[in-house]
Amino acid sequence: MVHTDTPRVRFAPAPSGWLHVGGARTALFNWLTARHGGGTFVLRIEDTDADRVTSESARGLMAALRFLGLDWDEGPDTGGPHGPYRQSERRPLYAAVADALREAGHAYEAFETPEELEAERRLARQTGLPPGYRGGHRDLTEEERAAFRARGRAPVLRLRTPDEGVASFDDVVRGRVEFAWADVSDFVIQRADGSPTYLLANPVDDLAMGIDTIARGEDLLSATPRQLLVHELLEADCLLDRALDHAGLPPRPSGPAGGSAGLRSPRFAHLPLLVGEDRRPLSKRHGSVAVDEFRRQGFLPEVLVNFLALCGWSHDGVRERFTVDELVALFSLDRVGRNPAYFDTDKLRALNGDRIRQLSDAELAERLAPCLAEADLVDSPPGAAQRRLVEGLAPLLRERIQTLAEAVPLVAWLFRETVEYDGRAVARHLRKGPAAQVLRASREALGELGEWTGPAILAALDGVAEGLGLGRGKTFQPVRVAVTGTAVSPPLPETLALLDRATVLARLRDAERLTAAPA
RNA sequence: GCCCCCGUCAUCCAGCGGCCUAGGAUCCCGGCCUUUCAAGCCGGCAACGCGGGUUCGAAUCCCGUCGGGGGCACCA
Repeated sequence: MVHTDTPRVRFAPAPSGWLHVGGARTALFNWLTARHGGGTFVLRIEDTDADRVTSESARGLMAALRFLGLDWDEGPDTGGPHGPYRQSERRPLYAAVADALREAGHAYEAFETPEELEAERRLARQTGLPPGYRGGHRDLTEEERAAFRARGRAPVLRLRTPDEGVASFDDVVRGRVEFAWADVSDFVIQRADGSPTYLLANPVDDLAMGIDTIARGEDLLSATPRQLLVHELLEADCLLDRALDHAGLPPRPSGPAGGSAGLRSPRFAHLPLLVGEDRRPLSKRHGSVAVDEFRRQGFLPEVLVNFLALCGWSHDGVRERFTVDELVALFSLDRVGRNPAYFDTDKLRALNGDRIRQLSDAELAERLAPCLAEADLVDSPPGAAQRRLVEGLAPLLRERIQTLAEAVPLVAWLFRETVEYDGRAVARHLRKGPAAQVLRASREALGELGEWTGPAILAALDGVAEGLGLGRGKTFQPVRVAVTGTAVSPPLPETLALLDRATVLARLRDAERLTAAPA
């Protein structure tokens, strides 16, 4: 082993403006690996494709990572000793590497147009041949290249792959994996416009930045041999070191292995794919897939982290509630499983509800406030009176919500001037039975009440029930519908105590007309 | 078509040759509690894809088979 004593890991997303939960899981596993080993977590933006926007679109991505608490030690905004951390700013390096690879004969110019290649692939598919590049321009002569150029064709650079032998590596989660080189066709490392492809930029930067562990999706498993090949070529003759120097970029971190020779390829851990309930890879069809959507729905970041950790990793198969600190302490990539991980939103909700029940009133109120503000129920930030109200609501809400957003319909009536009556609730609880008497008696009892507190209100309503010879159900429901407009609310007496008495009495009186209305 | 990966309750995870009449969680179904809704507590349902081996003994190892997924881009 020639790895450094503390891990250097990275999360290297293509910028897309938002963070997919799958990406978040990948980021988390890398982050946990870094934090567990007291190492360094690097954020690198892979924006080699000119068609995509850069600075702007990385913003949402970074905001989502921050929301989850996945902080990075080196990155586009924070900087660091091995930057820049945006591939679009490292073009000279890739160009230097590409040149060197070509000069050394490892890469060659290929002049086929995308259309020609597409036609070739179609043909291959029809004939049942593998669709990869057939190596048509592998050995063009200088004259042939000049001829293509003269016709105005710009070449891509392809890397020559071995014709025989096997590429093998030890994957942290899958064990030994082997590929026959004969099945790996020459691949493009530089586009016709001079930009590098992922297959070049990614391994170049991993080496240049001294990354020693790479956790990534299983979809990249079969790209690994090609990246290992690049690693190998970069190490040979100090090709990468010279290119870094040539591009004016900082030299790569030196491991404790010092001058000892040998390949310093990072170790790979290919994570099982995240799938939806239909067992297909998670996509937009499955509903929410963006971290930010889960944030808006009222999922707590520490719960998302806990849940995401469970997507592929397990500690002992029994315990599954972990704080972030516990995850940092216990996490290990070799406890990652090989089966697809089902992104089970039911389970996520259950975990979230559990966590909410652990929060103190003040903590829950704190978390609730932004959510209520987003629903326009309170100001952002809430005023002192609103804070008190939300904190008073916290204990009543705690056992009734799985996500913060679920609190909104439960308490909206407390914050609004007018009551919105639910037709079904009115029909069931106001139009039927002795609702009229109940409302009138309640209004009188509550009006005479000495103190406006939950217990006092409860006693008063019980008095009403007794006086009319009714059970609590028959009395509380009409009152509930009258005041809240719905048949479902947090416990009545305690909630009424949070509203001012005049409002409650007014609503009771207003509702009386509903009891008289014809069916 | 070729290559690679995967296969335990409905679902995820545990299991790494005997501790398994297979454990935990989510979902679902009962019951208790109850002012609605929840929460809580108690109980329940339910799995080693299939076929061959190896072994005294297999969910665990090997082979095959079937099934699922990923990849084979001038996308990452």
